[in-house]
Amino acid sequence: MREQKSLLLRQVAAEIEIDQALLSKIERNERMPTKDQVKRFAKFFGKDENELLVSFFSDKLVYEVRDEEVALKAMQVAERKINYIIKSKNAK
Amino acid sequence: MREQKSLLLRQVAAEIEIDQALLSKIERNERMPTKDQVKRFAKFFGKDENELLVSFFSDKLVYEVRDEEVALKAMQVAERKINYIIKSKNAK
DNA sequence: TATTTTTGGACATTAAATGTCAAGTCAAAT
DNA sequence: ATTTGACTTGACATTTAATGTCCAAAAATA
Repeated sequence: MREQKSLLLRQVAAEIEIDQALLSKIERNERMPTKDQVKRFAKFFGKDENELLVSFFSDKLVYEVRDEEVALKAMQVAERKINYIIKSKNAK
Repeated sequence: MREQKSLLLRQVAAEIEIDQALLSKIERNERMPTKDQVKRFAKFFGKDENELLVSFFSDKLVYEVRDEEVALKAMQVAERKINYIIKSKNAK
């Protein structure tokens, strides 16, 4: 997104209020941003916030089980649990 | 599982080699066990290790997004990402 | 070659989890 | 009613893992 707009790390980093080295790392997946930073990215680049948050959290989820044999199975079960929780909430 | 076998916290804690207060908390979901502890539980109670690990990791995954609006969506996307990763590995 | 941008790596800081201890509660037994 | 044993609670310590910072090195550009 930054390169799309031909912006420098320095410029974006200043806007988002993070160190430019950190931004560089985030871009290259050497660091994860915080939820808050993701929101600021969305705002700054005019992207839909929820869309970016979905990217962000799904990455975190994948990361959590990245090298587990049971990764996929666990993810499927987790999805069912979430569904269940949501239903419970709606029932109230 | 412990109560099934009428065992005392003290006894199981000793076997698993954790503090009995910690075991108490784990049982009541006030603490998460470590992966290693889960393995020891499986072994001690004669349960299938992978089955318990799936429970464990799916709980962790749910916990990660527990009060996010985008929880379900993120989980679904994460599942697709995992699928993709697995396919890539198999292709090699 | 000089200048600017980006990256790499060591280190500091912060945050969040697990683990420990001692005191507290509760129930059953005496 | 008191004692005993099992379990729980809460404060605190410890550990772990992540984010954040700084500065020097590398890469790109003028």
